[in-house]
Amino acid sequence: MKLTSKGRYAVMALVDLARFDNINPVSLRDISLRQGISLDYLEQIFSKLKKNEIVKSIRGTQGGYILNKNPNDIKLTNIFHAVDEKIKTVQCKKESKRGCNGKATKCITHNLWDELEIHINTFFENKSLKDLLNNNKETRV
Amino acid sequence: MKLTSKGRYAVMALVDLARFDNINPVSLRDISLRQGISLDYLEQIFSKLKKNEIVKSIRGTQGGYILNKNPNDIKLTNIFHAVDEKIKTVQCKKESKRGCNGKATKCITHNLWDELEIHINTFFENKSLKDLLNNNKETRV
DNA sequence: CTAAACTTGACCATTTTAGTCAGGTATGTA
DNA sequence: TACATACCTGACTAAAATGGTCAAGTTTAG
Repeated sequence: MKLTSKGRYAVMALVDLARFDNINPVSLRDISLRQGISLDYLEQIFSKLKKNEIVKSIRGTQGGYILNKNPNDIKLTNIFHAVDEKIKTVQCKKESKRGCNGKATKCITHNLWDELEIHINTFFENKSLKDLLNNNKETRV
Repeated sequence: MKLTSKGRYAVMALVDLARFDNINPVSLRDISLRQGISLDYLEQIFSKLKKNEIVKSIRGTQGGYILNKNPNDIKLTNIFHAVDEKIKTVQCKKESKRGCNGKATKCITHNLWDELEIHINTFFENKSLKDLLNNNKETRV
């Protein structure tokens, strides 16, 4: 299973970006300061988000990034996929043509992980950036 | 998020064990051969399963392990917990007294991970070893 | 008494993670 | 046109996690 802080940072950064209503580009430097994420790391992440057409970049002074779609159309699945977070559960060995235990059969637990994967993916497919904007304002501890 | 092959091996081994109907102890050597898991690694795993009272051990020749509970009462949550697989999603930094971004607030995505965690845990709390026995026989690829 | 099987703990190679660093290139503004 | 700002790219790396191995036992059935 892979779901690490790269995915979390991507979501945090996009929520931050979405707050600025898609009008003025937001610089990574600003996001870095507000969210406490290293600038260099953000650049890696946004490079991928751009390749996947989730954001657009505007170069030069006063440049930055803006969303490339409506927050309602950006599902969390899309974001994780973009930054290479596979919502894959445990892999049963290199599952090419053969089964996952080397034999020609699926391992006992194979179906279980398939089910789990579907369960989690469903969760993320039903969450959009818009949902996060509405429900998850920063809250006092 | 932590859900690796240690957890998967634990489940595989227990399903294997459960097949023998709780009557004759099953040696780790047999499980190792049938499931293709290293014997030494199995020993680490079963040591933890025993501490958590999921299995009982019987020493000496003809010894081995047997289940300590009814398969219906062994939920996957219990198994993962035993082998230290935290069904925890991304951690928002060391979340002691302070918020997850160093400030006194929760980070934007905090609630999201909480929700996900509940979502996944629910899945595992509703699955028992018995369910796996019924539904997940080895199947041809 | 001895072989089979459990028990414990140290150790380790490889991979992944979470970044840093260094050098670019593009462009709005003065 | 200079220059600061911001994007862009790729190489590199320290630390942690993973998935084990290895060694040296102890216990007990037969």
